[in-house]
Amino acid sequence: MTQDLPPPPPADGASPAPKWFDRPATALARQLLGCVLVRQHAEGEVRARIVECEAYRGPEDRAAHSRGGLRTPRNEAMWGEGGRAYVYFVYGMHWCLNVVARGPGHPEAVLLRGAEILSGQDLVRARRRGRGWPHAMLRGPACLTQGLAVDGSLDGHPLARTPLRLLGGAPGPEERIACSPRIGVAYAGEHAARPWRYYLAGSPGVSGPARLRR
DNA sequence: GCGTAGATCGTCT
DNA sequence: GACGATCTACGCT
Repeated sequence: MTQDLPPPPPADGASPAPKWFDRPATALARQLLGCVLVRQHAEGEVRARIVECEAYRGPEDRAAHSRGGLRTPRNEAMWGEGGRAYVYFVYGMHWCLNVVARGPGHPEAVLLRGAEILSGQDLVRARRRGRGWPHAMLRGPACLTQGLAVDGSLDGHPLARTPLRLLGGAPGPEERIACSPRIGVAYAGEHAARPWRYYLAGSPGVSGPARLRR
């Protein structure tokens, strides 16, 4: 992939415009590494830096909820405007947070799998009931949503607006972007092997077995 | 460190 | 009625 990518927005700037999200989920996933999530709720504000995510492409991706062009009430947000949240419920107990990629009619999304807490650690600890190491409390997609208090009420929410915002950012100079096959999609046949999971190697916020964190 | 099993329910077939 | 973009605890190496 040598195509030119739009530059990430400034780390201290406002949220990216919808246009910034209008590109393949694989390209967007890499640029989301280092970006910052800002979650505001009654108890205060939490800021966390994205260190792991997975791209889910459109109808041709057998691991995606939009495989085969499937369009249901659950995945409706995937079909809408880029830069919104797609939040869904799995395994009868967990929520997962995605960033919608591309524009209306192209159901692609990026699953956020891991983050590092920048501020509001006490609020996250309270939500996670003390589970996890201080810098690993948002490790794993379900841990991330639990720690940031994200659930179905935020499905379709524009990430440029409070109470859940996305701010621009980028990996640090010493950080290495790595990729691997996606986790938990073994059922997807040949698509399961696509290296569409991106992460910052060595970050404590990266999930999965040790060999997939290096 | 690694592998396995159980929890638990919305969604789709 | 089957299964899932997961997590945790537990036992074994």
